[in-house]
Amino acid sequence: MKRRLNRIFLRLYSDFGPQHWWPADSSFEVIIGAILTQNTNWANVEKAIFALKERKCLNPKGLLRLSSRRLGNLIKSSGYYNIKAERIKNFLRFFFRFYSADIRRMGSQDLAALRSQLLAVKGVGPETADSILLYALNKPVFVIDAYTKRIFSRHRILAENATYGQAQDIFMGNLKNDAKLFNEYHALLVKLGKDYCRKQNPKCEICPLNGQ
DNA sequence: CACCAGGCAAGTA
DNA sequence: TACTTGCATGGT
Repeated sequence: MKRRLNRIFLRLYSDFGPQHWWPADSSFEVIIGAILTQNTNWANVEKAIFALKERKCLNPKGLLRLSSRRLGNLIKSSGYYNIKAERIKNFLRFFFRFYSADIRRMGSQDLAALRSQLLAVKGVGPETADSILLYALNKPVFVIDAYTKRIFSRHRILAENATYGQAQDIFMGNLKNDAKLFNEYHALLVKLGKDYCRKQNPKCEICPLNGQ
């Protein structure tokens, strides 16, 4: 399995090249983007992020002083905007209370403890928590998403009903514990998912992973 | 028109 | 524990 997972990575990397994740100007922006992109096309998230930047609100204090109503209006393009406004507020309260809105303090917390804390924030589930750990804080945590499960179940590496933790264990138990590797691998899987492994019209017959 | 997108929580049985 | 449903905009 170690060989297979590494071979798949190298194949994706040589076909698609570096994906340059996560596109953002700051770690804080990554965190907000991680909430905004829940079950949503990234293009719609970019519009919301642009709206927040335009208002100079894309910082902890700036978001905190917006009403949920107003925040919701600014992020409307990302969908589920009422819920996401509350989720951002929930994260902000946590971020100020435990870390004084300081990314470096948060990053110096024990990894397992921090993951538990993030999961305790209402609106932050496993994928969002792990995206924050990996892409905002550069922690070696493998992010699992719908594409990852679909790709690896179609290629018979994961069971179709595999849980988040089971999928994560396959990767983290068989790859070098390296944030840079996990960063690129997950981003490449999203790229593969978008182009070849969609729910409908999957181009399975020309998938670069066939025969890997 | 239908379907999907870098999920999550709450409700039901 | 294992499903199901609501949340919602914008692109294909």
